[in-house]
Amino acid sequence: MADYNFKEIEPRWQQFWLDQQSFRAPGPGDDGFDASKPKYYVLDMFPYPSGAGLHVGHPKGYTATDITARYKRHQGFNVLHPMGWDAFGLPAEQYAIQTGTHPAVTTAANVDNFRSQLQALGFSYDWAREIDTTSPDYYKWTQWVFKQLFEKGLAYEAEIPVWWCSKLGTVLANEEVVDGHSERGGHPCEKRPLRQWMFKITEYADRLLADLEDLDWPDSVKAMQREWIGRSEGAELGFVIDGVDECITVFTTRPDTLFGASFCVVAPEHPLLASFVSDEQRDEVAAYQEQAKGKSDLQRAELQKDKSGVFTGAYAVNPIFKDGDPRQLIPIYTADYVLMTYGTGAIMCVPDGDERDHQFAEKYDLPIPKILDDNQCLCNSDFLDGLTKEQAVPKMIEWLVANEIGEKCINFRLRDWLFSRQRYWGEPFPVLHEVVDGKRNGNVKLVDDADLPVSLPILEDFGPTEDGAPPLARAEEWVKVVDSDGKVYEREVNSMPQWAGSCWYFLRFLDPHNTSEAWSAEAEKYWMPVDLYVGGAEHAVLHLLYARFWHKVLFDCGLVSTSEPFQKLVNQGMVQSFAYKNERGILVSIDEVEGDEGNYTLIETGEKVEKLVAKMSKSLKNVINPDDVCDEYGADTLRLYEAFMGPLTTSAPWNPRDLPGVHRFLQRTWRVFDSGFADAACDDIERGLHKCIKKVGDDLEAMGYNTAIAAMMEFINLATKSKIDLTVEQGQRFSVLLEPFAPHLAEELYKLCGGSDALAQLPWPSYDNKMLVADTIEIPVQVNGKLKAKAVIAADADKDAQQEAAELAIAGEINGTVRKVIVIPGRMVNFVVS
RNA sequence: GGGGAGGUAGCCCAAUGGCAGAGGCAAAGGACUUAAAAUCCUUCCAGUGUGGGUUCGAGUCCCAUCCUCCCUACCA
Repeated sequence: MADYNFKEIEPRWQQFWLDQQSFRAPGPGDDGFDASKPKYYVLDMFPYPSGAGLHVGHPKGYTATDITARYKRHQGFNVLHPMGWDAFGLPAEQYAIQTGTHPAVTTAANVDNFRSQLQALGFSYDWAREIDTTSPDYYKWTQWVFKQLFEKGLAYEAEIPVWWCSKLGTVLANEEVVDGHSERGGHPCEKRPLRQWMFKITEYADRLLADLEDLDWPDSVKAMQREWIGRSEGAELGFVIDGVDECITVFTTRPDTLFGASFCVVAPEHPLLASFVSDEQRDEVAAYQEQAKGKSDLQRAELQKDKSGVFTGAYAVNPIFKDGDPRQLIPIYTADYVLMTYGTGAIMCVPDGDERDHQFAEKYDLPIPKILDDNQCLCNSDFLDGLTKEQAVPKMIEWLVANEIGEKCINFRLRDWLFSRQRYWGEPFPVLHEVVDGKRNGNVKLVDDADLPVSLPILEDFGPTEDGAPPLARAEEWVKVVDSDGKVYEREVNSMPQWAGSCWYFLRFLDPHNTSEAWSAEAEKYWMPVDLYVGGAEHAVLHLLYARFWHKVLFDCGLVSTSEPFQKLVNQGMVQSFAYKNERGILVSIDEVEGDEGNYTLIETGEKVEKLVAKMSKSLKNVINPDDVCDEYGADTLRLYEAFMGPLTTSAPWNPRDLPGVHRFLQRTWRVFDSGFADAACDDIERGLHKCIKKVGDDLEAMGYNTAIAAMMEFINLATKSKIDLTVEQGQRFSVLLEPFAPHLAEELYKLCGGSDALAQLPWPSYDNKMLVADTIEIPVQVNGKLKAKAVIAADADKDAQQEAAELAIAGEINGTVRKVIVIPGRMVNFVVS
């Protein structure tokens, strides 16, 4: 009898897997590739290798994909299960600025730490395919992909007002600014006009929206992407400004309400505003514009209950009314509830139809003409009277087109993607600006493929420059390029945002050592699309939308064979932690609290605190370190616990009290094998094993990891209670079932019961349906749906025999006439009595 | 305001429309032990947030309602 010694077992098998390359996934063209096997590509969202190391949230998703990867190998798939590092990014750069250490140095150290942490958890990655987005071998191809997008005409430079964060010394994408503050760090941001690289993602808006339909993705993520793309159908129409030779164009989803349009509002930033504002109102409007400029979008939103605005002194002509009609001239206001960044930055206001317009009209005492009746049908609207919205909109559009006033229009909330950053630690652009007489002349040239990668120059000073120019501008020798024909160029000194590397990494995994192409067409055709992609919901929009966009472009270029990269997506739930809240509602650090069973107090003061669930955070000292868990219980226990916490998609707090439970299961399993083996199989155990094989297989298909583990626990409980040991052969079959979940122990057990093959490649055991049911079963007998008795029947009894047995069991309980008998074979019998 | 996911035992979590319980935690009792730990055995505990409906039969389907969590928001 020996103990379950995970500390000895786990490192030994980890080394074995590395030495044997047990999880190498040969692809087309590689030695050992078997083209006859089906493929399965299971991918994790690769991590940013932070200095803090792995968090227990990471292994939740990684364990799930690893279980599935290992299961698919047993089913005979060629499984591609790779891991890499999304290693460009701000934290490494900021650390570099603070310490003077080059980001490449800290990144390499962090990567080493992450890799060894992941290997200590026994994940079955093909480490030969490891990639690092900051390696020149990798970003060479990121630059190459950029060139493909550029050559498709999808990249352009623009001088646009962008979010500028002076603290970070960089511009940020709209998506990276929340409530006027940087998403990372929470620093205040302001709008500044700067020359930037943009991608025309809006050209793909329709397809990005439509193709969501066929994806096996969570509804919540699809909904978020739909909202982000924000397609809305309506019309654009022109309003001529009275007495001025200008026309403002408005976008509306309700052109049918034009009869009720009693004023117009333009955004304070509207370019035409200055041309039509009256002299009397000029100062007031200018003051309002100045005030609006200083407001963040958050501040604008905060004021939503109290709208503000200023009359411009100008009037627009409502085109639906004839000359002389008193309703024809409508005042134009400027107000910050209209955003320049959406639609045309100008709206027609229909206070009877739109709540916001109504508020504004009431505040500024503007007319509110009634155009909708109690049934929300149009009234006072001439040729639209009595029509519903659905009927009236096309009719009005028809009228607008016929009178050359406007046309049908589809608007998207999606904006073009701001793709440049003023940072050091990112991919350089493969772009040269032509310089004549010391000045850029506006001509842009791409770097030849043969000259890729454009390597990141080594700098001493990574911080932003005084004048806001990117840090790369300091590398003067690097910036200046003289062509063979004598032309002088300056390199682009902006760098790409962190999204770049993650937009196509799943393609590089297919063929990571290819030095002549980003990936081979053969490998792409075989492995793509990703069959299962698991990651956090925080990437529901940005990463997943950007990656889909690049992929569609590559598809249009004929470089990939699928129009979508990720067929099935699953969001793992968050691993939270317990926290404590004092009476003033403030969260307190976990080490200041004592007590249990619902009574918790502060150690120092005795003040009562309330237990709740919150995100893990350093300040609450409730962060769980996977290394500590591994040290105390082992990697198999950690894996099993993460998979057993509940469904993968559910968030749940880390509960240290539950860890011993799964650890005990592994110990019990060990003892079942360690107690020796029987010569002949026990029938009960054999039946239990068949049941277990079926349940674990079915659950794995549905990613029901927690219930699969429960089934294995059930079997081990059965085997523990049995006086008869497993046979060697039963032990081998169970080892295969356990291998995806607790691979180290499974390898050890397989060896204990005499296994000599490569466990990871063994076929998944089969089960016999006949072994799943006992000879006789007990079924409920109901009267009017209420349980009255039980009957014992043969498992294969036919309907009549089952009813007969039920009648016997219920004899005397039935008072009344039997109207109907419901017999569900093998399930139950119900007598309907009146 | 809009969208998404949920409410089952003291806790986490199961249950193709068919006996509410698979599994784990916690609790209680017992066996083993000089004792403790570990281990093993046994036991306790809910009628599924609420109100209707469909059905022979509803945790499961439909409608309404309450609560929780997440996302999003002057998007015209």
